Amino acid sequence: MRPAKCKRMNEPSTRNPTLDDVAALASVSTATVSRYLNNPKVVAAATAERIREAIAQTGYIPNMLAGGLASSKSKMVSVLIPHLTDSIFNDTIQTMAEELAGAGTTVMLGLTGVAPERTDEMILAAMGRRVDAIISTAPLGPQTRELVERFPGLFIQIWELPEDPPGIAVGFSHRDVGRDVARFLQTRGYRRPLLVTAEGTRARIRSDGFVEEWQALGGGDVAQAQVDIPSRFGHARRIFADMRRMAELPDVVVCGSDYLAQGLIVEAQAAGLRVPDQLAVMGFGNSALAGAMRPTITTVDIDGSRIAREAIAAIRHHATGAPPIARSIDVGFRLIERESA
Amino acid sequence: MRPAKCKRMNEPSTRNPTLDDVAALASVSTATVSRYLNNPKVVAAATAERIREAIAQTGYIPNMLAGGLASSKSKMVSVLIPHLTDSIFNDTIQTMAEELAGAGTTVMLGLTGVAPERTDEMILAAMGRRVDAIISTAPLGPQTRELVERFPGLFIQIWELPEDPPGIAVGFSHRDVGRDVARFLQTRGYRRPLLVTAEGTRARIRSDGFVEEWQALGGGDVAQAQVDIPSRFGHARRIFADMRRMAELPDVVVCGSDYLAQGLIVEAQAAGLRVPDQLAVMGFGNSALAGAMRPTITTVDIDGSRIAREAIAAIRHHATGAPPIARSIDVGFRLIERESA
DNA sequence: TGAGGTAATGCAAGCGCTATCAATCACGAC
DNA sequence: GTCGTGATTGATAGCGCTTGCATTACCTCA
Repeated sequence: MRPAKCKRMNEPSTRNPTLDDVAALASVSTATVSRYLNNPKVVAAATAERIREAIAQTGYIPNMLAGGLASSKSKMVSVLIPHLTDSIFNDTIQTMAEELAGAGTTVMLGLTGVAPERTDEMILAAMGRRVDAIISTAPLGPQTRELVERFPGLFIQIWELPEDPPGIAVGFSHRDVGRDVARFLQTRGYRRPLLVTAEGTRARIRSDGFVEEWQALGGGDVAQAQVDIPSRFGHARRIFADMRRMAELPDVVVCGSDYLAQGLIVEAQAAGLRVPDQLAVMGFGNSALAGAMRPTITTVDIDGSRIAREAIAAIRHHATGAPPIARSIDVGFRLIERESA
Repeated sequence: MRPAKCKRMNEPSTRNPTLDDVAALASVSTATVSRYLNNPKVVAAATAERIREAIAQTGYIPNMLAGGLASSKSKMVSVLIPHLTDSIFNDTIQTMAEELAGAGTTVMLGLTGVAPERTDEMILAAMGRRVDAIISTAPLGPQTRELVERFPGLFIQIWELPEDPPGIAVGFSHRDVGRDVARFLQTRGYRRPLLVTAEGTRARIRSDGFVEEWQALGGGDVAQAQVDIPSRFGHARRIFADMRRMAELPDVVVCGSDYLAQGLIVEAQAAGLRVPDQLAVMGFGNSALAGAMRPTITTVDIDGSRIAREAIAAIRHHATGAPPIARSIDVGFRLIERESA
């Protein structure tokens, strides 16, 4: 299985060139080449030049598995999200992958789906690869939490701010989102809201916040409907049909995602309802379509890129060995008033 | 830096448990534990049981960096796509990540953006991590190709079928898509098409195929417009504005993506045009919104999941050491007639 | 009873790199 | 001249795992 070594051949063998090859060619020790690679400024200019040439000539590509093993730093980061298609987290991941790539770090993708045991599997896989950080959108059950406690790297929970996160958290308060939306809609004069949310901890917290504030402000009962995860266009048709069977039609539908909101708007319009006059619709996430549709969708904007950048800053900070600056970073949110509500 | 060893302590030290710890606890050699982990059926049942217990007791998590170094199999696959947000490739990646996770393989995400040199960087990063396969949507320039030629794993180009791929290709013929769309639209009686495409090799090939067939069938000139990558809702507004300034309005707009098509439909409707009577619109990709909007969007469906599954099958096959079955796997496409054209 | 298998395990040499420690060298200062 | 000082570099012991080969135990069949 192992390719035979051919130490004294001048011809480059089929085998991948290693540090030794480069070192030999540049007439230095492997240690120096390693130093050149990881911290160029400690090697003398002339030496660096020779090494550079040797690398070019051999076509050497560092073996990061070996490097990672020796240094116990893998330069990998695991990102855990439930799914990828039309996901609200895509901006975060996009920014994460882009910014980290500049620093030679790679993103490992972990799709946890809806089953919580998948999350554990993905965390195990990440720990097995000795990633420098795990960045997760998954709410942690007790078992997962125990696992995370043993993770030697930095654990970052994103898109929410739990009371007592293992590691650190970068996100915003879903309860506050719910509250702000409730206040906003009441100010606008709506009276009969329908909350359509996907199952899931975060959506639940938003709903709770909404109901709490709605009633505190003197609003009445709040109707609620559930959709499956992930919340997609397709669900809108069913929700709308169910809605028409309600004793009293809601005057505003608060959706768990812009996609759902858009689907509902389309259904409502197809049924001859004017949006927002006869039925208002509110989204969540401020996806690209929210601002481009007619009517434009009133929604809540989350700066997903900023979440990524804060997370990366935390990783960098952690890498220096310094104690974390904050356990919880609130990036806030913005209610965007547009036409649909 | 290295944590001190504490070989004869009974208490689990702070250090991560290793194979040695497990082996010692189970009173077997490390080799046997390794075998148990990688190929359980070669170890005796009783031994396996002891090992299982030892693993549970120590909380051992295999170090895949070490394993990968020793076996030169990293159980990682690099997936290269231009970007993530509203990407047409998301289904492919989703399926890829899900199916591979079941086999203990992890997806490394590489966002190549639009600059071709980023592709080289990402391939280098992948090779440095000794990934088992690189799966790329990026068209290869000569320099990249040279790099790929040195990649010892399997290189899979997806979402297109180049003449002479390095490694193998899983995709479909973009030229045929263009041709079929041209034929379809002519049959439907459209006469003045406008092609709106993002820059990029694949879009160009589709356009060329369209024009070729359109004119072969006796159609006249074909108007064309460009949008930036990635093609997004936002572009629709500008395209529509430009369109209205044309001497003669097109009767059908062929878009490079469903997102763009949707944006255009919204603009057209807002301007009082009936779709498809006064302006027909055709999309590409059959994204979730294409079937959910009103009017529903006529588009071309690509089975992104199937591309992923075929790619994975190829990787598995490659892993057995057998020579590839086919250099090129055509998953085809399907023109979906709906309401918008 | 012993030769010939087969199944299960152990031994130990790496995989390619990093990091510690020590060695070397040039250069002024004393 | 000698010695401290800082800048470079070399030698080398691992990092934790896999795997070819050797070994042992236990059968089967002549």
